[in-house]
Amino acid sequence: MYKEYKQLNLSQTGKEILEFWKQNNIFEKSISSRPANNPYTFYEGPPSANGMPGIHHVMARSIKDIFCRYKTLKGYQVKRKGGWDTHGLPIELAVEKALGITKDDIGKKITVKEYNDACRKEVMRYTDVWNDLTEKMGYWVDLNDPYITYKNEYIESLWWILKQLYDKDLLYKGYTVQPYSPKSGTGLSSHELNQPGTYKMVKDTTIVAQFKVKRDQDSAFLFEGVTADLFILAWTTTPWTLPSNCALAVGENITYVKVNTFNPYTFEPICVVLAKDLVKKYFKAEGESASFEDYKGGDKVIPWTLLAEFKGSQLLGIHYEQLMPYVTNADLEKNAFRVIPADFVTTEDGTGIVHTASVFGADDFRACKENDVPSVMVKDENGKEVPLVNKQGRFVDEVTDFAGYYVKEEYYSDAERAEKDFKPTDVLISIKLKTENKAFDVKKYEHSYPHSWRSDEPILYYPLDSWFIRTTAVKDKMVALNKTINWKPESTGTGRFGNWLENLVDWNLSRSRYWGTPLPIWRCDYFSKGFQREICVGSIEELKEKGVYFYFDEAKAFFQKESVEDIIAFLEIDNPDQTDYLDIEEYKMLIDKGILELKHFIQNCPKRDVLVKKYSCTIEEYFKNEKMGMDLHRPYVDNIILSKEYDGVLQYYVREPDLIDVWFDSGAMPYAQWHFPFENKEEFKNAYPADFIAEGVDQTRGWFFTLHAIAVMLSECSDEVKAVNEEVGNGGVAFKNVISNGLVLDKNGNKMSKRLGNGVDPFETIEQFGADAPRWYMISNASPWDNLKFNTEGIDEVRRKFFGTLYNTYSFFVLYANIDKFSYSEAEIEISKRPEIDRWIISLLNTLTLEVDGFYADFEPTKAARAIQEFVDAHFSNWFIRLSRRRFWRSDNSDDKLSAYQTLYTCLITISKLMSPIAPFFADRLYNDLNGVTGKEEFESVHLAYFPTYHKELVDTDLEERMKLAQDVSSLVLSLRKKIGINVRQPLSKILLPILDKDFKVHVEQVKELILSETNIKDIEYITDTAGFIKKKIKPNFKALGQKVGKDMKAVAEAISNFTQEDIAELDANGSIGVLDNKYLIVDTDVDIIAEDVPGWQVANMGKLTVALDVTITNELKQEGIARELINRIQNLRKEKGLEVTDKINVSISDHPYIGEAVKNNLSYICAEVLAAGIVLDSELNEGDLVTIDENEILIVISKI
RNA sequence: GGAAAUAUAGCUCAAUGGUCAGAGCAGCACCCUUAUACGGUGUCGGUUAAAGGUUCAAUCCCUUUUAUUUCCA
Repeated sequence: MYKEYKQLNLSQTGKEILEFWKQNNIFEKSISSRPANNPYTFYEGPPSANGMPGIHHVMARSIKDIFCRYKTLKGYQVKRKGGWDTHGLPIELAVEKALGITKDDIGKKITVKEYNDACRKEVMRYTDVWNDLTEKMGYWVDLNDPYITYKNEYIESLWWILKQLYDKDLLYKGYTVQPYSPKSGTGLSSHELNQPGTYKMVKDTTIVAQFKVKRDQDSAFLFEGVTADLFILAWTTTPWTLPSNCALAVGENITYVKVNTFNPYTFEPICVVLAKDLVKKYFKAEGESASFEDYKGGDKVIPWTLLAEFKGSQLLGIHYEQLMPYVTNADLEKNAFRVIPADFVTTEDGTGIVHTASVFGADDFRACKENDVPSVMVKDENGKEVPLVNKQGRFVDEVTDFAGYYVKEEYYSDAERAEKDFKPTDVLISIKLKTENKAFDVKKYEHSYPHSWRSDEPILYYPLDSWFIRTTAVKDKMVALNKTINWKPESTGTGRFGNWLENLVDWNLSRSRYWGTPLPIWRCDYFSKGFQREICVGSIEELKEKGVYFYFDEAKAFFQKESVEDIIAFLEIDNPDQTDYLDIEEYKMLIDKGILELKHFIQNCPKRDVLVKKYSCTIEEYFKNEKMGMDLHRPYVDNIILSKEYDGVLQYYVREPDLIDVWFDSGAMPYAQWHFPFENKEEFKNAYPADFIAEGVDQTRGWFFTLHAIAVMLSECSDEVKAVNEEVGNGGVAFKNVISNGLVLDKNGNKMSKRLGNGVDPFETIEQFGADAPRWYMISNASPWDNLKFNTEGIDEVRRKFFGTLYNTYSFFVLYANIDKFSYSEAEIEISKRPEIDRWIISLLNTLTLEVDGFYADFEPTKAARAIQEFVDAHFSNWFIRLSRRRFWRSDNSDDKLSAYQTLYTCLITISKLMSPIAPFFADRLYNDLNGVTGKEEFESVHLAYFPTYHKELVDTDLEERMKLAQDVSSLVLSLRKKIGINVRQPLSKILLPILDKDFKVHVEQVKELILSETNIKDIEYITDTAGFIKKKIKPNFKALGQKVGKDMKAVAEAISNFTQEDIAELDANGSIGVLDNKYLIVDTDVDIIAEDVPGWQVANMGKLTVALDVTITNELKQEGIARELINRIQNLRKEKGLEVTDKINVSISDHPYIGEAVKNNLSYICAEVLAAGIVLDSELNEGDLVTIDENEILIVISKI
């Protein structure tokens, strides 16, 4: 017996199927049942488990799940290793919030160890919730053995990768301009800059400076008609950056002008260049007409006159004299102090020309780099290049006039600022420039400027050390390989991602945080030349071998406690000199201040060897002593020092304190998830590269990028990876196909956010609807890469329309299959021997199979879902089953009935497979409810079955066409019935079909019976136009005509539309007719001719199809109509009284003249329809149910026999 | 500021270089059904965001603009 259900309950179904999967390990079997040598690789982008999952995760994971399940159906072994992203800022911030601390407190109020322990706990906080969702939504991913990015093994793989890059010089330390707080001596992250209260209004001294143009070939055109010195004007709100000026930036499309005037401070005649739009800002209108000859220094109105205008692009390359020539060199003279283009230049403020100091602005830095402009730098005592402002925020000595001056007023103490003669540096610079004829305009200007939220003083944009990955070195390969990746949608790959690759800059890897993968680089700064100053550690083994754990705190405590003499003795210094004492003294002082760094401690200590020896142990010993496992995180790794012998002397290396960007963690997952290359080399090879990945479009420059970048770089610089690539035939990508899905918005198109409270709880949704309906809704509603406006009503619609319909088709099948004990045990009836309608639905089913297969293969799940939905609803349920119902009622066991069962069953089981990737629960229920009874297939679950095979030979397009014809004719007839008000129960004698081509009649004849029964018509007649009374309509076929007549289309179309019935007849007869005085010969393929009307008949048209209906109702037809009405009433009563469809009945009805005769004349028909043994016409009947037929009331009594 | 996507009926989405731009939902009216208010028939609803251009012909191709969203500065 097939299972019967009272009603569709997707939520319940979901729970039961979930339990079934668990009990029977269906997921495991879906992998183990597929051959290992036929892998399909999917990479799970690791979610971070420190936040609750939202409904958008259901979307993203449904997409992943669909293709994994699909590929399983296609026979691939699809392993899906889960993963967790466990490092990074969000976790640190969550911990800081929970503990009520800030980043500054780490290492003070709380130790790094305690802090990182808290992070480790925090990061897996919602794991259970995530696992629960994963399970409930039916996302199959291996949660038992996930990769976790904070594990030692994972980090070791990262280190290995970094070493590969390092060895090929793709990892380097360089500069980047970052917000920097001189007082706290640290950089600020962009997140810190986004804290409220950071931006404050301040009044700064601003200068429009005059940059004197050098006269040479490039600038010659500018000097035309110029008699005075020629200057370019540039504005700055940070005068202290002027000594570092190295370029002037213009907008290439901005219009600039040349103006003759006088300097307002020196009164010298000058000619200046600035943006045309800003002229009125600096020059008074009355000055334009003022006389140059009459001008005297100090006059309020300064004369000026416009000389010429030109585009920014013309100014490019022009050299000017350095404004404040404190520091220069040959390189600067040649390549700096010139005009460069920049896209950030506007004419909103200033002069439309931007003073550019490469080291003090991120935009400046980038613009200078792009244009190969060197920076104005000096060498410090270590020979290292540093900017003109030091880390305390003071000018260096080379800036002689201002050496040691703080660049920002706020950095001075209050006392200093209160002194009478105190002047801010910006003002001093202004004064100097004014006297040198270099300042055009000096003003106070109020604007908002970021402040450090720690110390409340203005920040500097300052170049800081950072570690970079030289991604630019492999840019071309990354661009080229990107073109081999199949992006869905394509535009994300070519546009968003492609453009990003085209403008690639080196990857800034450094993060000054605590909870993350430590940068495995140890440095020794002791010698400056001729010495290998860095060690990049590529494995734990290497670390243990070269490194020792140094008990820094204990050593400090010792130095603190003991006297200098004792320490000298401890260090076994036999003949201490004065510096040794001083060094130890300094240590003690620095320890007191709490600022002694390990680096300094080790590298400057006399007799370092002794110190290290006495206060260190092997790494293994350390962790053993601590009674804990090895941990590569801070703070442990910070206290590991490496040593290497050089010329017989041991040198010590201290780790660079940076962590690496968490994106590197996830981008390295193809390797690190397997602990490659230390373990699992086979697993890695079998799962590289990914065939398919999917994440949100916001990952384009995140995970998608880091995966790609790391893969391409390793394909260049790792022999192991190269070998694998060669073996698996990979050009160097990490993934071959990628879907970047859009966002899930609320139903009004707003972003879901906690603040607005418009988020949708995935658990509630699944509890209410099960997982299938939301999944189907999200997939079928819009393509994954479009944003989805999530509306719960939409889920309900999907439930009713799609799942409801499908459920009903199953219920229908079960209702009769259980009665007839159909279990598919009979031999298969050959398809060719089945009736027209069976062959038709089988044909469509095969077409559908092919289509859906193609859509899945093409990563178009939406099209797949829509095709399935359309098939189920329009064809399967509302045509095939609707028209086949009577075949199941028949009591005999004919071949026709068997054929109907077999066909229906095949459709259902096939649908269950086709839909299973998207709606895994319902599909499995459907499959097992059917297959569990018939045992036709040996699979326990639809997810272990194989994708249906497409049988080309079963597709009959002719048949599909004529069934379409039947549907259209039926639709037209029903439409006509509606129009004239004759309902379907009233039989009518015939319809009339005009024949327009030869095949038409043959086609209709084959589906004639279906049309007749569907529309309750007795016969179809055909007429040809030879009868002459069909009115025809002719329409031009524009596509065909377009090529032929071109520009004359309008006239030709007009002529054709004006054809008379005779013209049409002539065209029909001759096959052609001339138009526009026979300029063109119109043949029958140039036009569409339809029969528009049959005079005297009720006529309806649809495209080329025309149907005429005979509305005459004879007495006989009327009686049959009454009989049908009666049948309908009796059937309703049967249902009302809860009779089974197989119950036989006796019927008595009151003898009414209107009804009686109709009953007598159609007695056997009525009895057969309602399963009545007989019908008694009883004029005495005074009880029973009152029914109305055509306003005649009668009583009916039915009784079960 | 840059890049990308989207814009079609009240809502969610289709379609096409060709002359009636379609479905579904929602609303209204009627109808059918021993699988099911599932559906059917009709009705209501559109300057295909705006403006230009290419073309015999543009909702579709091109340009500009506007709006929304995302990513990056």
